[in-house]
Amino acid sequence: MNCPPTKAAKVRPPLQGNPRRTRQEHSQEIALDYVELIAELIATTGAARVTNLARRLGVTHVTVNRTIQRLQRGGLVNAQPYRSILLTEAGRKLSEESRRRHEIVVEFLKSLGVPDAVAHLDAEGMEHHVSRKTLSAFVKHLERCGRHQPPQ
Amino acid sequence: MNCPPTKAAKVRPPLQGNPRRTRQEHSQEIALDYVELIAELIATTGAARVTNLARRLGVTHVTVNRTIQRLQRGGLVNAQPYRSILLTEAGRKLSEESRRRHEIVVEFLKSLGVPDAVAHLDAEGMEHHVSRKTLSAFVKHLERCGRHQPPQ
DNA sequence: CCATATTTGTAGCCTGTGCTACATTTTAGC
DNA sequence: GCTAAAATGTAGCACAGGCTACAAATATGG
Repeated sequence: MNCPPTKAAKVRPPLQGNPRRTRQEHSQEIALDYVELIAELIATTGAARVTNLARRLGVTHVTVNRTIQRLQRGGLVNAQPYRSILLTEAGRKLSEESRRRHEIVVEFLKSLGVPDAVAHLDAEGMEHHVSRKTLSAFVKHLERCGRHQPPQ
Repeated sequence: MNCPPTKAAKVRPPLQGNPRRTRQEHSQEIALDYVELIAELIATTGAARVTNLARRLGVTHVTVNRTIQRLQRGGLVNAQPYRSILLTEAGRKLSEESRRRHEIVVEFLKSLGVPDAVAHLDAEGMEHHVSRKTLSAFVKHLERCGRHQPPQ
């Protein structure tokens, strides 16, 4: 494997700048949404089927299928044809972190007086962009303010 | 089945479910990042050049180029080869909304005790997922807690 | 137990974002 | 003014996420 002259892979510069770029983050967000939902479906209905996921995610079963394949390559799920999708240990762990984070964000928003439905919707988008530090600031705020104070 | 099997465009069902799906949102987020940055570069340096954008976004100039083409198709920017990129009226408007939103989120996070650097970083990811209602809850919180310098 | 409905899988297309490699145009220096 | 460097543009590849159309497996109801 001495580098064939063809390409040489050109050492890429550290790629500093805004780390949020790198499309990869987007697919990681999607992965989290999937494992979170798979865990939920298993918990509530006993199984995570492709069609269920598709309906819940608002995409076709084809999209789900391919994403599941990717997650399997990444070692997050364990899927066999025509069977319910299972989470690996890694997937389960990830789903729990994700769920915890999700719930904190929801609670936090509600504590600000954001209506339930909106809180859930926004949390879904925000949760993947909340750093550890910000998350703990949310927790601290929740502790300070006791619980959720209704709007008005 | 006299329906001509060829194409028929099949009326797509409403595609309810989680509206956050629909990959399109992702490219919309990127569009906002671009117009926001273009506005900033014009404001601070007088011009928005491809290379500048690329450096700031942490991607290659090629990626910037193609995205700019897409934004131009969408009527947000006005670009001529080898010239500085200009915002259209629509682009300017969008960039201002985006900036305002961004600043509110940053101020809000800071008011919770999140360190400046983290606040900026997280805001960049979060800002695209904060609904109007949540945003106004942020504003209300800022007002309640004093340190509000409303980003006009 | 078989016919049909539902679910799941596969093929193939499009778009968007990322890249490298290379071509072209501007800009700077001499 | 001309040459070299920098900036910009173009071609073409890879991958992810979206889709429709169609095929195959599984479930369900006579």
